[in-house]
Amino acid sequence: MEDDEACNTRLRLGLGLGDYVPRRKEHDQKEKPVVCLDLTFALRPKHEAINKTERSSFKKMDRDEEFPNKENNSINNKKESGRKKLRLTKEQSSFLEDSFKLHSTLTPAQKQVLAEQLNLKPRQVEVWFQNRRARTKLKQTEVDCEFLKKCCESLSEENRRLKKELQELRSLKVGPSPLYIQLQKAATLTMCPSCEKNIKANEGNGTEAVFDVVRKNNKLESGFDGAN
DNA sequence: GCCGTCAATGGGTGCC
DNA sequence: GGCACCCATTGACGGC
Repeated sequence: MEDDEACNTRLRLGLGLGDYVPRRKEHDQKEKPVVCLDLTFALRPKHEAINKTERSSFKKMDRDEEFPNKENNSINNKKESGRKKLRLTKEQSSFLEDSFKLHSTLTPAQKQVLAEQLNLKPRQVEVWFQNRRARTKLKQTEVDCEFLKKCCESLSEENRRLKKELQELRSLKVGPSPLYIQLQKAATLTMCPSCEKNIKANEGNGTEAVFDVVRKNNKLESGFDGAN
């Protein structure tokens, strides 16, 4: 059991995994935690200059801090005190947001520094970043979905237009529409006269040639006869 | 009372 | 095997 002062302090800070901090009290609090955005160390590229041992130690710190003793695991917490909702303060959220804008993932060292600066547990910082990434992804999915929806609408419209165009072309070919008749006349005028002329000329030339041969033969025959 | 938000949990997976 | 990460889900909370 904690005394009133300790309770008030905890409420003022609004911190601690599983600690119950009413939202209104958090937002109404007069004393805001002062944080400075010094992430030169914290925001190193992921895994840069951090070996496995270092990572392991940070991870171990997380777990040790989260579960100081074996009995204090999440299940027992739930059973004993119930799961309480923690709300981060505006300052904590905006600080984490700024960090996220710089790097969407954290190294264990960055996590540790952020946690210290915000007076949070490293695990809480880690969870916040995980949830933040999930939110970003969801938002991007929504944007992609909207874009694809517009593409779909555009293609549907194009499809409708092309179908209509195709239908019009088919009706031109099959049906005796005024336009179709006009096109037929135009085709006759441009093609038929020259074709007919050519055909008659060819026919004439052929007949004349045959007559020439006959006449020549007759001449030869009469001349031969006459010479004899 | 319902619904949306968000911190937190637990399981699965890939990497070293 | 340990770790970090992703993902689906849970549960607390506030707004309406």
